[in-house]
Amino acid sequence: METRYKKSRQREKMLELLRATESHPSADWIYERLKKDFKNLSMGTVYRNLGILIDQGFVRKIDFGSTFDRFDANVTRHYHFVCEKCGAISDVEMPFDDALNRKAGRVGNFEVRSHRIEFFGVCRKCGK
Amino acid sequence: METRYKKSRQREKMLELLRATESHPSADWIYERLKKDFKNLSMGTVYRNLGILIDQGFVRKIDFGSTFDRFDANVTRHYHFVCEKCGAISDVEMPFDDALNRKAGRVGNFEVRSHRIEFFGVCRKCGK
DNA sequence: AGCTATAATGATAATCATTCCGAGTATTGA
DNA sequence: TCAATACTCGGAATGATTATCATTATAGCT
Ligand SMILES: [Mn+2]
Ligand SMILES: [Mn+2]
Ligand SMILES: [Zn+2]
Ligand SMILES: [Zn+2]
Repeated sequence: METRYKKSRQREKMLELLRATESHPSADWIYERLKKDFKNLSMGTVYRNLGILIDQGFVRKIDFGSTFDRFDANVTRHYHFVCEKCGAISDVEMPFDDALNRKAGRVGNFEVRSHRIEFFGVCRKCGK
Repeated sequence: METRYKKSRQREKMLELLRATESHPSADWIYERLKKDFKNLSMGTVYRNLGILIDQGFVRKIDFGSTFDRFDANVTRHYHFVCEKCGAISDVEMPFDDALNRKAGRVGNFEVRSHRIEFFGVCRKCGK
């Protein structure tokens, strides 16, 4: 019952775009860029392929800090910083704390498998 | 130019509901409960008052782990656990790490003002 | 208690991101 | 070359949230 993916030029270009940026772009950003290569591109194609790339483990979805989702081709475990003024998201070069899951699990009625940390504040550009 | 709020029975009851639960409810949950007391209640009223309660510092918005927002009348700084199976959100009884903001700020081009941690896994109930 | 100013309400329309659908197209493997 | 089926575009549908507006409730006066 498992789905076998066929390759698509749209999806290949999408991954290429995502890997070339640090900006954690939105679906709309990707759509606008990709439209330069595929003038009849559809939004549905962008979302469908984002879903596939996530399923393949090449991309992660970022669903905080905004009203719309953003996407990240850096699939190593890392934390994020969100600028409260301009909305920019950047990676935080800080060691990932593996021990944290155990610490949280010890105090609660649940089995912790992963965690996420988001820092909020003002980026260099907005801080002037 | 500042807005002065008048009290409303709907908003008072909403805060009461939110303070009486640990479940981090959605706007819809609040709407259904509140409708028992106000049979002509409108969804707009729920959202408007949630906004006001947030503005007043009595409520926090939780915008991760789901397609819809959830709300928390526990405004002390604390971390959350999200069950990946049933979507339940619970507080994590773990000391808040004040030093973390500084640690993150040291490595990046930004001024960190706050942070958030979400743990993901399986809750006791879903874990069987 | 009346009067005035204005915040809050409920009904409904609008918005926005995302998902779904269906008829035609591209990719794959034999 | 051919059949199977994943992928495409375009548009419609969905779902959460926000905006609008005529009416109502609240608060501070006199
Ligand atoms: Mn990242
Ligand atoms: Mn909480
Ligand atoms: Zn900024
Ligand atoms: Zn659960």
